[in-house]
Amino acid sequence: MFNNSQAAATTSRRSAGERTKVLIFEKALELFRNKGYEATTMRDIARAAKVATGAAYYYFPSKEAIVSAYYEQVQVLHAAKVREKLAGKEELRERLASVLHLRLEILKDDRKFLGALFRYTGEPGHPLSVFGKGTEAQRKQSVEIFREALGGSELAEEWKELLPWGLWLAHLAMILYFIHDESEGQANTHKLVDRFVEMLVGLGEFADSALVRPFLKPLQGKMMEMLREAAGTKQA
Amino acid sequence: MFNNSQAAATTSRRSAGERTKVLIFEKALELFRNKGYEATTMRDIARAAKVATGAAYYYFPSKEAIVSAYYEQVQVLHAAKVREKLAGKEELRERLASVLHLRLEILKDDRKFLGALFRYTGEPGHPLSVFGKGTEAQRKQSVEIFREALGGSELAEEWKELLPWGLWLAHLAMILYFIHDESEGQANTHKLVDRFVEMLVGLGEFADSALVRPFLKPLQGKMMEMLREAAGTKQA
DNA sequence: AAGTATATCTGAACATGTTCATTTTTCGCT
DNA sequence: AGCGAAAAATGAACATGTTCAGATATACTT
Repeated sequence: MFNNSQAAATTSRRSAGERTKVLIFEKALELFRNKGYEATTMRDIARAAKVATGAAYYYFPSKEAIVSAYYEQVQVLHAAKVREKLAGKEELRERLASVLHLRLEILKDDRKFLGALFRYTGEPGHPLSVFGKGTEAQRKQSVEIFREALGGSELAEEWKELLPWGLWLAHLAMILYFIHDESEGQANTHKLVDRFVEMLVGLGEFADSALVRPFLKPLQGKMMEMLREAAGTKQA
Repeated sequence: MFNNSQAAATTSRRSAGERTKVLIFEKALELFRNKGYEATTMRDIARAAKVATGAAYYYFPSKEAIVSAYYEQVQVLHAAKVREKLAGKEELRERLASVLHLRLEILKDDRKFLGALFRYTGEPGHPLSVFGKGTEAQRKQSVEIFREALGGSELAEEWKELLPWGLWLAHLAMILYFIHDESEGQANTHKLVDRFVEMLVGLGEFADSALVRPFLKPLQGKMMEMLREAAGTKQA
């Protein structure tokens, strides 16, 4: 997949193949952005990159795989931006909000084809299913970012495991909302993110207050059990 | 779409077209169940119903539309079963649980092709998008069932509007989980439903207790605002 | 019964994602 | 420079969802 840096350094340029792959990828995104995902044909993409139709399939196993590769790139970019932005911040509310807003920032021009990511959500066997085996690595990576965002917050051990996963799920929901959001600059989604984070933090503080903790215990148990079950990958 | 009952009574049988439509529909479901959605071809369906390929398109605008029609049928069946089952019951926990378990009951043999329902979740413009304009009627109908399930519970006015919609959303999540659930008889999904309902009812009682209500007020405000925003169909 | 409009149905043609046998290019090696 | 294997690329062929111009059947009117 990647050249080792040694080779890259000596030849001082990507291999021919790598260059074509990038070209196809970029032309594809350009077309997706301009005409939308559906309206863009694999033949269009190939033509734009000046290769034969089949060449695209030499580098990407399917049309959706291009969007998937795009999203992987988003992930990397996001991780970098998050690390940079969170460096100085301590406040949980701010940290969480940053992570989510940054994600939206990166996706802002690509709502037209983001929907392709969700196409196989309901088909566990498909290699591109959001919840499937085939996307496990990406998913883990994404969850990691949220774990980092939670950072130094003091949380019960159990929540430390579940919350990042829950946030990842919430982030999926956010993207879905984002796709449907026709407000100027998707302001509504950004507002929703702020509300959500405030609510979450408020909920945390509330649950932590000495006054209600005893009453909350049994409820929390049920909730935890439910989430743990839902989060589990495989069950008998 | 429907014969008026007068005509049906006098002719004592469905029109030829109606019969073909039903035949195509049933053969399609049979094939979906046996071979899965992807593996079933429109040509397969037509052949099984002994008509030409184009005939299927005379009755259903697309392959997914068949699944959509199936789900509409599920809705009707579910509404009937719910009304029957809830007749005697008063307890909220039991009512909610019944509604959800009944839905699963109806879907139990059809996990193989339920995924097709979610295919256009991320494409607002598509006529079959779960959150789109084209499915609004079905959505409303489904939300109605949950409103009925909530029945006589005393709820704040605002929750009366939002909760049924939230339950509909939860029910979508349930189906997604159900599709991925490989446990015997999808026992895990049923367990999850019970936990969820218990949690919900517990949460309600908790929020209602005189002790915590004052502390909860501001939180509830934020939450409500968030949900109301999220539930809104169109925004500037 | 004949005529006409409407409903139903046909099957070839089309568009597009995908596969694959084959050809061309690249690149390290001698 | 020349060779051979691996990589890259080709474009025709295929599968399948979908469309459509036309054929056939049904039902209603006179």
